[in-house]
Amino acid sequence: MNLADEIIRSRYGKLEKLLNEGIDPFGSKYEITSNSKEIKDNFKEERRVRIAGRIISLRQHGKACFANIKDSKGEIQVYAKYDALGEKYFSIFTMLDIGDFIGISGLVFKTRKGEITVSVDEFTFLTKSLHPLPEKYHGLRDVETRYRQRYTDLIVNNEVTNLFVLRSSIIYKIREFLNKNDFLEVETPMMQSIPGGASARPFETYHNALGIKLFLRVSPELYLKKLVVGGLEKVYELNRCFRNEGISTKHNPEFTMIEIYQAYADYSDMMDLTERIIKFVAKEISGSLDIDYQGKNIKLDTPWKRITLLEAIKEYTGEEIKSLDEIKELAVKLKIEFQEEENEGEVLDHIFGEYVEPNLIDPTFIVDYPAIISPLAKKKKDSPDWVERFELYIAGQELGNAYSELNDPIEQRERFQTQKKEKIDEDFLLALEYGLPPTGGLGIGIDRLVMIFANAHSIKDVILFPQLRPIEY
RNA sequence: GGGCCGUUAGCUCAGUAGGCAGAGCAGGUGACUCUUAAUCACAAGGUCAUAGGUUCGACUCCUAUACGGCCCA
Repeated sequence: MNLADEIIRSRYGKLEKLLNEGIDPFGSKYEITSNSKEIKDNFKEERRVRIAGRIISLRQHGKACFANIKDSKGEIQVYAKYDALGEKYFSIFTMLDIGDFIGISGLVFKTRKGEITVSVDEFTFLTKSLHPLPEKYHGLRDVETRYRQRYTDLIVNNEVTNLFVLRSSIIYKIREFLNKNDFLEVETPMMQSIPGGASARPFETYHNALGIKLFLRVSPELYLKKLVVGGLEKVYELNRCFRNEGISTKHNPEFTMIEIYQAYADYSDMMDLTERIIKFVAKEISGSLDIDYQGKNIKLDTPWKRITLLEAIKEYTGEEIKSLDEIKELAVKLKIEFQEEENEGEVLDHIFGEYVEPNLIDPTFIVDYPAIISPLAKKKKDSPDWVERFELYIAGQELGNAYSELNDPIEQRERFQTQKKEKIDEDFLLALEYGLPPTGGLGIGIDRLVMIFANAHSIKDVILFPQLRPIEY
């Protein structure tokens, strides 16, 4: 028998003993009156409290025993002694293992060393833990186990818990900002018969009753614009999207973004909105507009730089081009590889990714994109090869994408047709024919935003259960 | 998809020009009624990721595979 089995067998042994003592090792509801943090914040000697949590450390001392209990607010020490519990209950207390859940009723006091502690009068077994936890001092380091068994990561690595609390606050604050500004939160289909709104490979599924193929959404864009057609002038959806593409430190197959649409606005309004949202979140969660991210200092406070895509190319490659026709030539000169069938917009994007993107540390709006890679965006009045679109970059990463929405159904049909996509979304075109008011639309990557605020290197660190290849047991 | 790196006890990590597999924590037994990475004593715990190969002998060298990480596409 190996050691793991031995530890587990020993815990099953204790389970038996508890049952023999008439104690349910998997208890039920327990009324609490306080928690670890509140007890410390409002310290009062001899105050009676009831708390519950998981034992994360034990120090046995003969006829006394110290333990640390972890609950969602933090941890607190508890002190059990023979004199207070009597022989039977003290011996049951010493049967506790690290990992067990207990409920405790007792009086608050301070130890000689000054640590606020709960002296146990009574305790209730809530759940027996049958599996040993990772080591207390070094925690759980193995990244694979941390991702696969996030619950153990959360139990032993407090900074992981803090990170996901932070993630929740960021999302809460975004909602708060938008709701205060009269935006309506909506939900649109995740299963779509024609995947649209972004050029990404979708996941396919099948609906048995309807007998049709469906796709998990790559973007909620088309549905949200239909809602603006319907008169919902300011809408947003915090949405999970699914893209059947590679996995990297910046890509998870399912990821969270927010899309926001505002009628009668355009992309410059969306720039203002983007800046206001992110500054609001930064102030609310950290009180600062200065962020340290992976050794880089990011300044959110100064007005965010806005430069056109071609200006950015010029600034970082030193090469000036006047029209898209010169792009492939420039790519060859800059030794950027591309496929013959790729269009000028795609090639420009390669150059941008190589020369510009990594340098955009402070928030920067890259403005005006080629129409050929932006089929849903409104063309610029004076230059039909370009659209009113921007992307937001922070810390060398794309954080957001927005445009003045194309609301001309006739042009939209033509633009779809030049895309040579397999299927045109007639429902969407029909909606445009009813009339989409001039509208600004914006998408922000929530996972990447959280990465920046949490100083996380990999997107897997800000997703509770990142996608991994399943293991066979 | 390509390159590099990793996989040793439940956890965190050592290890050897190729020659009996090591520690701390956790777990077990005992001592201890204010400890806090508690302390002290004793005993236990291993398919060295998996499958092959080289060798008298492989955790160590080679090949393949699995899973993960980093970088690149």
